[in-house]
Amino acid sequence: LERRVTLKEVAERAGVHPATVSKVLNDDPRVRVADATRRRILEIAAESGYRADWLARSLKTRRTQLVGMLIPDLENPFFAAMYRGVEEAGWQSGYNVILLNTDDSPQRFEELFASIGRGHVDGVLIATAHRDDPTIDRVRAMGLPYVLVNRRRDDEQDSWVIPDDMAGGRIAVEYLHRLGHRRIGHISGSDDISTTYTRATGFRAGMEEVGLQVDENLIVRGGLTEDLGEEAMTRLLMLPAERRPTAILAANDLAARGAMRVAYAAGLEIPDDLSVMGYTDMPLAARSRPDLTTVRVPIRTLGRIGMETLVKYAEGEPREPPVHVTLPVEVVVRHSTTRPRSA
Amino acid sequence: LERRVTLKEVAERAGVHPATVSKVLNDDPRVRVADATRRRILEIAAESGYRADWLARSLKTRRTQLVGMLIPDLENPFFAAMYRGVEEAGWQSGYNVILLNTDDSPQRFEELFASIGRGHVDGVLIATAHRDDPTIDRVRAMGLPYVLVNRRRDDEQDSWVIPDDMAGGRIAVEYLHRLGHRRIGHISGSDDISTTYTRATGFRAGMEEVGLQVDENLIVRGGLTEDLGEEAMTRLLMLPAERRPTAILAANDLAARGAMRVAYAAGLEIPDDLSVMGYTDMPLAARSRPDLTTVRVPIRTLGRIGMETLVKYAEGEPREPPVHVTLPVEVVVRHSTTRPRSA
DNA sequence: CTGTTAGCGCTTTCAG
DNA sequence: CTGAAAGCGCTAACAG
Repeated sequence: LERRVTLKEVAERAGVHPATVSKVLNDDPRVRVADATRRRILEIAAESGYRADWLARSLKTRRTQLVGMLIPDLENPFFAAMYRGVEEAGWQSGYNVILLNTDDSPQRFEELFASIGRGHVDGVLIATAHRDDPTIDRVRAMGLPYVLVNRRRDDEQDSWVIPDDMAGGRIAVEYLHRLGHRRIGHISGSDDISTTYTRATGFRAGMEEVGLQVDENLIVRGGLTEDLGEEAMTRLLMLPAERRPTAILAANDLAARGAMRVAYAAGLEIPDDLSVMGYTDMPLAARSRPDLTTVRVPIRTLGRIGMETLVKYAEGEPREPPVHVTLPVEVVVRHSTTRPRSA
Repeated sequence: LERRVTLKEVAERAGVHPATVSKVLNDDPRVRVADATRRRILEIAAESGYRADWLARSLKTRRTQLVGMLIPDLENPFFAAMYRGVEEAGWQSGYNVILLNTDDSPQRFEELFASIGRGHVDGVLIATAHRDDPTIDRVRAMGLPYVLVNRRRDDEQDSWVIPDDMAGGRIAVEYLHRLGHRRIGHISGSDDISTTYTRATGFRAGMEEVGLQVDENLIVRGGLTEDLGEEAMTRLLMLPAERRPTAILAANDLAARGAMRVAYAAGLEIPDDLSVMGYTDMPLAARSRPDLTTVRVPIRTLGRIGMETLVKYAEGEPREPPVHVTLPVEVVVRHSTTRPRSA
């Protein structure tokens, strides 16, 4: 490994004390340095290609410019996209991020959390939160800066950046209602996760707003994967034809795809026999057959703002009161939805 | 942030010198310590929850247990899956990884490479290699350990872990030939990337082996995305019907999906009018409609072995001669391929 | 078998 | 305006 230039060497070449070089290079505001010396130091540092050794610096300052990020599963394209936003913001502020998959297991969370940067990250971005997630209390107790992204806990003291899923559920229903649907179903996700819980709540609120009564038989527990969407749709298809929904809103695009596959296999045409609406607008939504009408969540932005907030905390901005950012969502109309047959 | 126990404190409590504690805790083989003292130190360290400060240690040892990984695009599910293998191996050996997307841009590679761990990673895993990629020479010149994963350069001095794409191209052709296909096409990728280049070479070798002549009109440049697969298939469909292929092998599953979509839109039935074969066996291959016959690449294993190799290098194992691992691939038969109509 | 000494490369009081 | 001194928490060579 090639030898690196050290502070001391720069100091020697400039004929000054290392401390002076340090002050100049970090342009310490509380210290006045003669313009001539400053220029000389700057010049020598530049030409010798000096770059501070961050290990040494970190040992002193106790800050590493390294943060951890805990996500459920990178193979879910949603999180991969979110990471892009995180990376982008990190790059701009000079932070690197260590990415870890927990598979949504609390035990794995604990293990990984303990391992991140061996205790030397300046903060952590958490995309694995459950509404009631005690593991996060431990993070807070440590005093380590953290920001929840995409999912929040019920605890208002956390800082978070989330999509406006309440509005999302509502506008999805409004859209389907406007098309003429009256029997609208919902493939929900876990009540334990804020996103899916809030989408379901928004769904109910939307139904009420447009004056429709919720038929509890049309709300089935699914999840955020294709498999769980399939299962849920299968159960929905067990209803007698006249009691089935003419349109459904899925917890996310993956579940919507699973639902479509099952519906299709059962001989239904989409959207003619059944309108299917996704949620999130992952890249695959536009590539499905038919392409999915969905609620667009600004995925990268979620990651970007989350990271920006975390960096501010890491750099000492006050963490009280907590930051709560809710990003707007919108309906994206494609071809998996249409007017109901009867209309 | 909660105060951490230091080596010195443990030493004081144990009534020994800090250096002794260090030796015991790292169980330095070249040093003998009385069993009684050792036990006492271990006990005190355990009960006080002592954990070495890796910044301090790293400053001394010049090793951080941190590696970088450069990938083209995390949103491509292939790389997300590969990262899982990397993470797994990293976890087992106590290494963390900083993940960076280059979008296959050399400039971005340079920038990011310079930024990783601000010069303090113990090695780097490179999944962005092009066959003739000068940027990697710079990594080698620095003396930093590195391993290429999935893609190799033409330079035999690199260490790499790749799939056996030569065999893959061959067995794909053999399989299609055995089904009765004679007009077999290939949607290729860039010649500049070893995987796609080698797949194409394997394709040609396979054709020769089964005694078929390659029709150059049936080999069209596509790429590794759905869009590029669509484009390529569109061009193939411009051929008069009797000169079109009855089966095609795509550069990967994504391209195969794009091809299927276009073929389908053009009124072709898959597999009856056209057999389509993918490559890689990403999760989405099994979820396509119809589900894709493909060549399975052990994706996670690629990442795992790559990381294991890198860790060995980081821990001082000799890097000469370079390690060249080629992982076996196999045909996975699903429903996007069948016998040709004529047969 | 254990202690001493001397840093790793940097920042940060505190003097001058 | 600049220098001296001290030390972050650990490891490694060398004594004893």
